Amino acid sequence: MESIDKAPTSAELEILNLLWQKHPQTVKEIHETLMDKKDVGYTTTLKIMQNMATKGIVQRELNGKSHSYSPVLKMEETRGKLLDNFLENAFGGSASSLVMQVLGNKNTSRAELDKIKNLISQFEKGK
Amino acid sequence: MESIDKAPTSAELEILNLLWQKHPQTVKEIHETLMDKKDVGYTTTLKIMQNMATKGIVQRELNGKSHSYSPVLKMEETRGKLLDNFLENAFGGSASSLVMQVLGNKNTSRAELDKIKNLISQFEKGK
DNA sequence: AATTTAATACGAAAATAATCGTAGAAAAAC
DNA sequence: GTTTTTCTACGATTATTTTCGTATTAAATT
Repeated sequence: MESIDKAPTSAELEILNLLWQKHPQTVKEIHETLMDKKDVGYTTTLKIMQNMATKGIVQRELNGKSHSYSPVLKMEETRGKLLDNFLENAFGGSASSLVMQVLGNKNTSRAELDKIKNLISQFEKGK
Repeated sequence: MESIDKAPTSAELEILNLLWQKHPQTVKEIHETLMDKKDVGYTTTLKIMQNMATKGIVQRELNGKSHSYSPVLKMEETRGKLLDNFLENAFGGSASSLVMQVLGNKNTSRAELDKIKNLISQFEKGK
C-alpha cells in the first residue's frame, strides 16, 4: 500500500492558489494571470495543469474546445498537509517555534500581527 | 534585487536541524542519528554535508582524520528565510492564514497551543 | 610489515520537477 | 473553402536534488 497523497509541488501550488480564489478557470486564464508575475511558456502552464489533473489534484471538464479546471480538495485541507510537512521539515515539528518565528519576522506586518492577536483571543473564547 | 543565498533543501535541512541541536558533529555522528529514522547510505550523508560546505551553509574543520561540521547561520535566520518562502508559496503571503491553520490543525497538541497562547501574551506585553 | 578499518573525494546514476517544442485537430476568421 | 488562431497531447530537454558506487588515503589493528 503506497499512494499516500503527496503535497503539491511549488509550481502546482502557484496555480492551485489561483484556482481556490476562483474556479473553474481555463489554462488560458491561469496562464494570463501567471504572466503578470513572471515569464512562462503557455505549454508549461498547460502541462502542469494536465499533471495535476492526472494526479487528481484538480478536476476538469470540457467546455466546447477547452477545459475548465477546479480544485479537488479544499484549500484548508491542502494547506494543512503542507503545514505538517513544513513544520516537520523546517521546524522540527514544533508549532510554537513556528509561530514565534512568525511573530518575530520583520516581514510580518503590523496589520497581520493584529489579525493574529485577534485569532488567538477568538480561539481562547471558543473553549 | 534578489537573494543570492537559496534556502537549504529538504535533505540539507534534516541535517541542519541536528547541527543546530549540537555542534560540531562529524559525518559519522550525523549519519548514525539519521539511521535511527531511515535507511540511507553513508556516502549520501557525506555528500550532502560536503555540498552544504561548498555552498557555505556549514563550515567544517579537520580533526585528525575526519571533519567536524557546524552551521554557519543561526537557526532563526535560516528558519526566517524558509518561512518567507513557505508563506508566499503555500499561504499567498498571509501570516495570519498560516497561524489560523496552525490553530485549527488537529495535529497541533494542547501543549503547543498553550505555548502559543503564552507567546502571544508575552508578545503583547513587550510593546 | 601487511591487513583491515574509517574517512574523504569525486563522479555518475536515479528520481523529481519544470520547461518548452512540435504536431495535430477543431473552431473562427477571412 | 482556405487560412489563421486556439487548444490539447505528448515527448524531450533541462535543472535540481538525492542517492550511491568506486577509488584513494591515512590510521589503527594484527
